[in-house]
Amino acid sequence: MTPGHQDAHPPLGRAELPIDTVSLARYLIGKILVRELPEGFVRGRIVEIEAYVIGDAAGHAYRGMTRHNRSLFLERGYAYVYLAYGISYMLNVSSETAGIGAGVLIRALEPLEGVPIMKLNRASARLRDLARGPGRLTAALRVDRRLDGLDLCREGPLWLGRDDDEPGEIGQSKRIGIVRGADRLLRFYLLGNAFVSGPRSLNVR
DNA sequence: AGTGCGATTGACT
DNA sequence: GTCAATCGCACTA
Repeated sequence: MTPGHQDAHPPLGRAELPIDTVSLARYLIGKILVRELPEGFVRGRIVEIEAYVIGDAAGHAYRGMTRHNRSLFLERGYAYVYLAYGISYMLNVSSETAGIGAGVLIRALEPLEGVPIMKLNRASARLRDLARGPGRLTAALRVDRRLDGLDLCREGPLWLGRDDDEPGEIGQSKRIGIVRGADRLLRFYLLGNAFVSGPRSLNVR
């Protein structure tokens, strides 16, 4: 909680990020998402991620690059933020080499630091629900389109932080809330973690 | 210029 | 379990 505490979770180096989308999704489970706000730092452990792979009909890059989705075509480790249903912002990480459109969607965090700030950002919420869901976590961390295109591999308003602890066993399931490509097992989550979203039936081995 | 529709959430029966 | 809110974008014309 002291200033500088975020140095316990320095940014992941781009070189250590797997270049393949599915590998990156698995790699980011257990890593730390760090947000710097005027009031202080907010940190959470990534406990759930979905992969939107090359040529994926469910992915926003499927129909080619536009002004809206161009961040997906950056080399791995950049933020792609968009508004879903006119209500919730979704935070993705670009996941392939430059020019190839693919990404991973961060779907849930286990709050580690800055819980009071997160509660203020989300009108009334129990700890378990603060960042359990892709739209909830962006609200809790005050992430919106202004952060689109941000390099998440360096310190700044938002970055991916290192954590050397073993994350635990990773479960795999279908992705949530999509129609095309719905049968593919491209959702990854920490087994048994209470901060994972989705129905219980999806979260068992 | 108009239309349809989501990688969701929170409120409610 | 159901359902409305809300809006930027892709697509059609």
